[in-house]
Amino acid sequence: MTTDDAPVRSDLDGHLGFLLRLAQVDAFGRFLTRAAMSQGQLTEATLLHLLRLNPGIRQGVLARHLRIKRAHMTKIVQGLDGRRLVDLAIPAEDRRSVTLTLTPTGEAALDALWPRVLRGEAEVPQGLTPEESELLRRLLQKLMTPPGARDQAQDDGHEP
Amino acid sequence: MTTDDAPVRSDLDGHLGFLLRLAQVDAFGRFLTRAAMSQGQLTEATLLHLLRLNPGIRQGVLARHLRIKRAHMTKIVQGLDGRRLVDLAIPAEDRRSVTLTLTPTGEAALDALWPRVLRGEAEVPQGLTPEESELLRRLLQKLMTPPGARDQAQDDGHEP
DNA sequence: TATTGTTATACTCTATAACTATA
DNA sequence: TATAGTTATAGAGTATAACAATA
Repeated sequence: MTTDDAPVRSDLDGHLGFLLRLAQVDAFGRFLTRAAMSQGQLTEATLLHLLRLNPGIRQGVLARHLRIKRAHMTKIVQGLDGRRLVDLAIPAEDRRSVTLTLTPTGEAALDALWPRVLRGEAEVPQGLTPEESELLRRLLQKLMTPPGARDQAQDDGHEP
Repeated sequence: MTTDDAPVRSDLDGHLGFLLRLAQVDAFGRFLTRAAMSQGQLTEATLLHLLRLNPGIRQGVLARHLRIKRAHMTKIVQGLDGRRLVDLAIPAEDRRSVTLTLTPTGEAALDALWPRVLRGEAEVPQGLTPEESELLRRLLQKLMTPPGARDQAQDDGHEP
């Protein structure tokens, strides 16, 4: 009954990029199964969580932080706004931008979702000791491009 | 000119799942930029590479190995077949299955693509020493669900 | 001129489910 | 009954590019 599969000759796990991707897909699947939520719900929960920590943050700042494209962020925010989970405001200092704040409804939605996120999260370090898990965290953080060095590759690149 | 961004209060990098995802997206972007290829080309190159290592492999086995859904794999294979990069065959032992083999055209395509993949791959361990990179590889491998333990969560779940 | 956000399009990948043909 | 692959549809995310309002 187990799909044990013929062995596959592969050198891909010798490549950090492939391995990183496979491990992420693998862990992500475990996460969502355990949390019993869809990818969309997770994105939403994450956004609400960060809004609680950063009330009044600009949506573009949030997008860059989460590596979400601006165009996509617009649609996500429209969805949250349509369900009255966030309040939008246009700050006087820069009237091009949009700032976001949780509504009480948004707070409640977050309170309902976040425990499931934590449950899914607990499933991720499967097979690792706490020490290994911590070490992995440190290495991944070191792998990430520091904010500030990250600009052009992220969005746009206009040439009219 | 650098989008240096207001700092974002966040505890997400304390969660291995989030961090894994962000690091993967980050590294993947660097990979694709350096390799100068699209995500689709990378998927294709990876498939062709594994076909060279495993001539005559069944497409479903390949799909599970790469965490690609069966339905999606069908479309990818149709694309490769349409461009004559692979040959499809139905083995007598199990006439439900489809086995794949590289054509000479497929070999040539792989030879053209693979060096770019390696160039992208070299960009991934940015900021890590070779020792840290190797350690990260070992931890990620340990994090992955071993083949054999991975079945139901991967596909289907029928209840007619 | 550059930046913030919006709109729109196309493509990739995921998630399901129903279907066929084999086993 | 279960498995391998196919088809079809919906949702999520990416990649682009053009646009308006503002800086």
